[in-house]
Amino acid sequence: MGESKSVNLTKRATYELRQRIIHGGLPGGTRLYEVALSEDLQISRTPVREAMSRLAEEGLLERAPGGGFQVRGFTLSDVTDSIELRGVLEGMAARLAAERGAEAASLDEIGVILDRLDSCFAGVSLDQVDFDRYAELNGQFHERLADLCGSAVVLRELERVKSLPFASPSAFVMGSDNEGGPDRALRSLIVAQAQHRALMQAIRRREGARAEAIAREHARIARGNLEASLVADPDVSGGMPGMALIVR
Amino acid sequence: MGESKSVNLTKRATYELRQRIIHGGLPGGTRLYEVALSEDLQISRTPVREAMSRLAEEGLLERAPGGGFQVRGFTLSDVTDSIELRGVLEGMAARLAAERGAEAASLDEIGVILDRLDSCFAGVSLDQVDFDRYAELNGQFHERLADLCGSAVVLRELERVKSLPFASPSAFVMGSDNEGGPDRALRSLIVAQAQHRALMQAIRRREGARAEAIAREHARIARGNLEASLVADPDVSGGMPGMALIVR
DNA sequence: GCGCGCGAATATGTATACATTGATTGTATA
DNA sequence: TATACAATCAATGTATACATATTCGCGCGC
Repeated sequence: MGESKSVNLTKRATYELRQRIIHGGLPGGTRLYEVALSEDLQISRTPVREAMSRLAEEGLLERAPGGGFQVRGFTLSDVTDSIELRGVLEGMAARLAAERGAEAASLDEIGVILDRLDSCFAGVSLDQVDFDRYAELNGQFHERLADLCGSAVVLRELERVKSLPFASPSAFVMGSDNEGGPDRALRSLIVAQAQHRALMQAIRRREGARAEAIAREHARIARGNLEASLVADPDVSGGMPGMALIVR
Repeated sequence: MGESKSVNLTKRATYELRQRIIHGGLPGGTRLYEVALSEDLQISRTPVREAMSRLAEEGLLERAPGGGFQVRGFTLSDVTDSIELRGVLEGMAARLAAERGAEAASLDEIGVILDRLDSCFAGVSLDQVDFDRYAELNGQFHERLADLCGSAVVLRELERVKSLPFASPSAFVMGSDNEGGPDRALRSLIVAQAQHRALMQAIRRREGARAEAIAREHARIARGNLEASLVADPDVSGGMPGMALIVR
């Protein structure tokens, strides 16, 4: 690796800080001191400050009373609420897409993604499911879905919520070893994909209320997967993305 | 007035910039140059930068590609979408409050606010309606409503959307001279207050779906008032809060 | 024993000089 | 005339010295 001098120091500091926060190096509630961080990162205060400011925009930090920043802490309720919130926003996007009508070209593109998603798990044995590829394509699907509504305002807020690691659509697309039942992961993929198809059908048919309801229920799969992984590993420290952010 | 040396320069710069943006001194899309702004405000680059960063968090600025900031521009669609988005989020808050149950004390407090709202326009002639007091109390009502759901995540995002001047709940509580019909303003107040009461009833009765639907429809009054004021003043330059933010 | 205030330590806030980057324009050459 | 390259300029990025504010502890007075 070495020192990647190619990018500027603000980006380096932002990346490094984000990593530490997400992976638990800086637990929720931790106060960040500019000087200490500067010395630690070997970067002057100015870019460090800038980085903290950006991470506050991102929602990982919050401004402390009386100046400075601290790591934002999330309770388990915050995590489930964030997932529910994503569902509500994706529901709004889906409803608007249905009500206002989506372009055929965009719908076709999403259809291609859905076919590829099928190929990740259809007709293969459990241990051959390509979870990584599924997560990638699933992310693409949700991105295109948000685009469909044609509203920059909705898109922006949705991006914002999804930027929280545990609220991302693919956060709890888990490998087959991380959960309760033996093939629970596979079954949740099958259900999710059925919802993807139903959602697109509803949008094509201009059934706004149905599209909204499906999008919401779809997000609740993530909530269910979260709860299942908590049963398997109650101290929450597991490898799930962003679980290190959880306090209490 | 003079120079209020009491607060720090970042806050001064933030306030001054926000004022200029909201009142149209800096139209949407305007690129903000640190040096020029510094000289103009007589404040060094550092606090100006900090101010821009905060206004970006607030949603009034956006980071320009390749560094720097520019004033965020809103189309008329963005405005209506923002109002709709507020409705969706308030709907979520209302639904969660109904489903999870709200504390009696909080419900009582809101009841007091509702009674006060009545006194702003009940039994007085049109030109005696206290629109300012109504707007203030209406803001309080919507704030308490958001609190009711008990979710910090939802509360936070709702605050964020409401911070856009034209998306605030009281943005289009207009005086009796600003709109189409003669007593349209009064009638919209009566309808809005009826929705306030119905919304609280739904929450008390744990009718989540109803509460959500009412909250959404309630936000659409603001949209209707916006459209009415556009009929009266199509070039959008009118005194409505934040209308100067609109481009095109 | 408790509260108040003062002062030192330590934090962030501010100004500014200097570095770097990226765009633009002008010029030389094919 | 078109293209490529280099110089210049104007913007943001970075470091750092200094200013101010906040906090915490200690001592004094009540």
